[in-house]
Amino acid sequence: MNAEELANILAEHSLFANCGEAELADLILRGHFMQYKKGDELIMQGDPGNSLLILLSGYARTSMIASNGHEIVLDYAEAGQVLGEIALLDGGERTASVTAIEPTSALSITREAFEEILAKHKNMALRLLQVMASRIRMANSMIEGDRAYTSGPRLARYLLRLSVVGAEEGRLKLNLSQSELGNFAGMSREHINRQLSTWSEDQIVAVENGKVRILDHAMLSHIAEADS
Amino acid sequence: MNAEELANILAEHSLFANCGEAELADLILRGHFMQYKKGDELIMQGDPGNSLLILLSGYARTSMIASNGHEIVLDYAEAGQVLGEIALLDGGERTASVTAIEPTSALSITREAFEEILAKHKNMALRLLQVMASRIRMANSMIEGDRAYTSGPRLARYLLRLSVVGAEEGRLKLNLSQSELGNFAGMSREHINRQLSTWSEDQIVAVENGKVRILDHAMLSHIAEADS
DNA sequence: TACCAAATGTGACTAATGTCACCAACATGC
DNA sequence: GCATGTTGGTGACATTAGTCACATTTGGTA
Repeated sequence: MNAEELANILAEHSLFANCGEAELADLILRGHFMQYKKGDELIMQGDPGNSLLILLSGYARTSMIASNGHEIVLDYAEAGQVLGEIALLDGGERTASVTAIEPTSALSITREAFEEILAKHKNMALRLLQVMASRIRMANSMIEGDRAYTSGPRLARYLLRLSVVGAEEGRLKLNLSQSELGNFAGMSREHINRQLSTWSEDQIVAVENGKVRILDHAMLSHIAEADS
Repeated sequence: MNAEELANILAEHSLFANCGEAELADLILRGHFMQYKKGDELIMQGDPGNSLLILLSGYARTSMIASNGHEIVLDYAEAGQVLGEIALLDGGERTASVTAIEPTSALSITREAFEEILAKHKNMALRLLQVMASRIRMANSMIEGDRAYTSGPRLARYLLRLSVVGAEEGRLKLNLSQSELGNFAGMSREHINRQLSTWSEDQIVAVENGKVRILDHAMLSHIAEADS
């Protein structure tokens, strides 16, 4: 893959959309192109964090294993997203793993390169601050959901979060197994199954060969806000 | 309060400890000094976020009200902490309120001033990035706690989080009512009460005139890591 | 195609924790 | 010093969702 192709991919996505050419060029020059198969770990929990990744293609799951063995899925990342910036910034261990859930490529940037780029291109820091602000918002909203809502509204929220914005027939961005949905929404696989069955009867979602499709987006949003 | 006093207060605390004099001077010059009584709201959920606060003295509670009325306490802030940076950065609404829980003073900085300072002092952005990284870590660890642990270990974690680092006799930084502890740890007041009673019998904590004191720090840490 | 592993569906049971309904203790202000 | 509001203590009960134990289906591949 050459520099021009990389520049195109980067420019397509949010964070780098309004980067100047010089910034893009620097990123590409200083970054390493990485490729991963489905199931590969791009970042491993517990490792020292000396690099940052920019996802170029594919999807990856950010998850942590709690000390009692529970797997908690924090997010699913798509092309254009920055990964692993926290440990890079504060010098601590990686708190979560990132796993490719399909063939994936990324640009890897070392701390030295990152610091140089940051110093050279002032807007970069501001953009990164904004990315992190939105991460904190997302995390707070997960906490809110976990604390204040019962499983129904919570699952509704996570389904909505996975739903494609253009809402082409209510399909989800990712095809998650029920166990994985459980790890994402914080409920047991069995409970996910029962909830989906109920909603299926009520025509709120459809479950076809394991794939969830949202039929009644409005109703699901309503459930997501429910008092109980 | 004059500039020199402000500079001293700022310099005492984490984020600004290694600020140059020029940076401190700019902050003070461009900031507004604010004072609040106990119970005043420094930041109100839902407002547009056009300023950032640096707490100079006192303690404040960051909390959000979920749409079903639940109050969720996200953090307690002390002098030196930056507040309200998220909405300032991404231009969105404030997602949480910040309330003084004792008489409190703060430096308020507008977006324009903040952007100027950021542009002028490069290290500022990096420091802020680090602050935000640690916020994300904290939020992730709350999610982990909520998801993976039962109420016992969770309460233990929150008590430890409130415990003074120098551990002078295990006193807590703040004297929270049991309801407030509940909002912080995500459990009902009654359940907090029962849990504290049990631990009190086992000499893990002492409850004296409503104030919690940690007697057996090691045991509490052990509970905080427990499997169930 | 036949097999195996993984994913799904479902009933019965259990554990954890919230809710409700009190009463007691304490502090505060008049 | 009394009235009142807030906080703390505790029992009984309801509810939610997890766990366990299977049967069933699906999908991939030898």
